Amino acid sequence: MRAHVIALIDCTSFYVSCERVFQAALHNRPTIVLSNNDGCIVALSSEAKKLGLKRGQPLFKYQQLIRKHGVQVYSSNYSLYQEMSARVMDVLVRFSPRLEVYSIDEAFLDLSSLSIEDLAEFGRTIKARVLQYTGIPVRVAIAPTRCLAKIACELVKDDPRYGDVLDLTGFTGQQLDEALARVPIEDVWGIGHKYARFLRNYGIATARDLRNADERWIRRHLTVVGARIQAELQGTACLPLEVKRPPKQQIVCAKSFGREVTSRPELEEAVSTYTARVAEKLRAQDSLCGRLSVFLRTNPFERDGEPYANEFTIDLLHPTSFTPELTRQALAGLRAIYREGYHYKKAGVALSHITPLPVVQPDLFGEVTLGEHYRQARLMAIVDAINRIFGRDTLYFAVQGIARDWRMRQAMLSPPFTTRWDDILTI
DNA sequence: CGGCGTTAG
DNA sequence: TATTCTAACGCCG
Repeated sequence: MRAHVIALIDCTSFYVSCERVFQAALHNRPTIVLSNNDGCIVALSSEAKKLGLKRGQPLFKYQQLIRKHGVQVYSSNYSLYQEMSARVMDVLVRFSPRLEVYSIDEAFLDLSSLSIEDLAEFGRTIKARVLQYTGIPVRVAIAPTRCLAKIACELVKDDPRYGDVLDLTGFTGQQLDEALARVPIEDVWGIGHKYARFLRNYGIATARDLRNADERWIRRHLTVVGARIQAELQGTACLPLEVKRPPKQQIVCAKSFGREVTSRPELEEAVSTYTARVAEKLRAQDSLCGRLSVFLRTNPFERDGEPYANEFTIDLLHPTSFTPELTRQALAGLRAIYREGYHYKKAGVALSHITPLPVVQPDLFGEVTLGEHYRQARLMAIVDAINRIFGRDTLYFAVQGIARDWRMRQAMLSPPFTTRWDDILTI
């Protein structure tokens, strides 16, 4: 069997790059994109990194720095990023049908069966084509396993001399050894801050140390996840590509409010809105759910004021994806845990016990007849279609509220460059 | 099977 | 003044 060849394509500062595609003036200027609610920094341009801004940090820490250097600040515009991501993936899949969309800004390409002469040259072609067709800059890292491709990507990030493309497949044992020794243990894929601390205590400080560590010891202390990482670092592929993403087993919508909320009606609006959203996602993957949880909490960072957090889980009598039914259950759950007088900061709804939509299974729905089930499904299909075509919330349920001024802050949103129909109609 | 801990992006 | 969100997986009781 031929050796594996895996390419990792990673979009550079993806959210920032998306904003830049449509606003040439942002190039070369320090630019950042914020999390939901404009709270934390989630993406930074290289210029912003040089100023000392850090991913994950709250914005307020940097107000001075931002003003002083004219840092360009944007709220997250997920519909824009999703659209740009789809365009990037469309370009990539033409290089190989064996594409795994790993995240919004990353993909793995299986090049094993393509017998390419010069992989680095191929990587440069990928980079050039994605840039030409989408305006998004990417890095391309090529290796015999996914984990080694991740290592290559770290090396590329740290050294501009690679020009955003690196192929490890041709490396000698000695070259690979030196490369692995340059990657700190916390930058190894799958090693988070806890494991990194633990491993450093035992003198395992680089990717090379982990590759060479005692295998039984790794298995014992880092579980099979660690054992797989180690095998992949040794060149044995054991994390297969998932070209078809399996349906989600859990679907959650949980958001902080733009301000503190105390009244029950407003919480009901929020919970209804989140329920409509998770139900929509559930239907989009052709599933039903058997369990719903609703939770709420006060601001955990608030020093004064009584903290309160609670959650309520409901096992549904029959699997469903019907928004009105899920909303009824969610509001009943909310009633069970709502307490007067608290300053709520966040609420959420989660669907679980998810099953694929059955083709025919007449007794599945208990009290709800099959005919009633199909009627509900058709109704929701129409609602989904209208919202897909005319934009989110073109059609929504009255319980979700009209004013909804508890919604998250997005004060610095860029215009909808790619989704013209947004926000046109409210019915 | 559910809760918890860890990780990723 | 101000502190993201979503999802998966392994282990353990």
